[in-house]
Amino acid sequence: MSEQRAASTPTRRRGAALETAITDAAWQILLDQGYNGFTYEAVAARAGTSKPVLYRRWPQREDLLTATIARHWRPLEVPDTGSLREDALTLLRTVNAERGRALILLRVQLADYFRDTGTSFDDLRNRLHPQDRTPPFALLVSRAVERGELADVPRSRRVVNLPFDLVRHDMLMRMGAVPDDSIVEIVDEVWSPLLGPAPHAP
Amino acid sequence: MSEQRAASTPTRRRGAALETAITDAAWQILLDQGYNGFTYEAVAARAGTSKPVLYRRWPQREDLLTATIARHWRPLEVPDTGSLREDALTLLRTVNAERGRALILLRVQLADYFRDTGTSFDDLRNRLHPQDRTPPFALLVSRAVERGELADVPRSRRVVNLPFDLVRHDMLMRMGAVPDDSIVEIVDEVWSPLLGPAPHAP
DNA sequence: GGGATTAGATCCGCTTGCGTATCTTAACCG
DNA sequence: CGGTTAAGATACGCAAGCGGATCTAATCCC
Repeated sequence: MSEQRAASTPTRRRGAALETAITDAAWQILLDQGYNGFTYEAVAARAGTSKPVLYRRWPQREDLLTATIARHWRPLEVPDTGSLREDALTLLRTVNAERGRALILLRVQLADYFRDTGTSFDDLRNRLHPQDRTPPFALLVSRAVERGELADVPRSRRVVNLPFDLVRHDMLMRMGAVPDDSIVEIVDEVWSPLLGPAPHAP
Repeated sequence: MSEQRAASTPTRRRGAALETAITDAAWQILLDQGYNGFTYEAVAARAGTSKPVLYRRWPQREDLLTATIARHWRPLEVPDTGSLREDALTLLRTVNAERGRALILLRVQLADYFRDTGTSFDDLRNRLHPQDRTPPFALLVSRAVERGELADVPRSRRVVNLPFDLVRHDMLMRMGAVPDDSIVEIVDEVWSPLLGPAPHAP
């Protein structure tokens, strides 16, 4: 716990501090080298420690991988601004800004891992966040209906989740963040017309 | 050329026959092992030949890779049935059926290759098919406009290409082919409303 | 049929990562 | 303060892939 960093001695790390340093290093390696570069040697080197330290904690490569992801992949925080359009734009911008490389990592770079283990992204997600989370956009839409901003008619999962899917698609195609124009275009020119007019509109 | 397969002798292959066998083997390895399993040894073994034979033809790994892809990635054939809806469904079904694993391969499994070489998928596509091809769905839409099936109004690339993007998105998420229901849903419930009514509708 | 070509097999040294073992010494705990 | 724990360094044998070199024999061409 004592975070005393003395003048000359770089302090041999222990416990939580060490584990954090290692998983941070591992995350960085995953982000910029992919699953290929994700070796015990590389992680140890980057964290400034050595292989046995890693093997002691995570005997299997998968253990280190999931521990690393668990620390860096948090469920999205769903905004509630009182306006469906603003909610949607905010959420998409958050995804775009914070999830750029992580999305690519999980859906693209880890393809080898998923193939080798016979698991899927959803398996991993379920292992990390077992709660059956409602998709964020479903929540936005139901709130908008409650506010009377949208008609209370059934909508397919496809339409409700469309902006999310399209932004994710663009991010995957560009292997990174998407221009803000695209986000606005998706919400205003694609999603909005499909959701239908407000209930008390002429 | 002489394709004589005698009774006992498996005939030592030469020239084009040999190259085809090798690139076929390489393609299969790419499809089910990804870029990681794509080693000269594995390809040689699968093709029933040996490394020097490969090195003689493709001194760099990239040469073998591009030769393999060039042989197996053909531009889409754009249907022309006289009905926009049928055109779209046909095209999407073709993509879904024929491009399943290949799409995953090119956009996901080759991520390491693209990162390592600093190139992108588009670079590769341009190298293989340098013609500036019109996106298939733009062609479908312009034909529909000519037939009077759609109003002649400007449409964004986003809307025109939406079905393609969504099917691609779903294929990437599922890492494989998409149910036919999804294709119909995308065309009828998402794309069609966005394209607007026929010009001579009430 | 005879000679040139080259497919296919085998072996080489090199590098990288694996997973483990050993040893020291810094940091913690009672 | 003395003893236990464990961080960090180093070395190990093993395996796989690399990029060649070498050699043979099958196939082609004249």
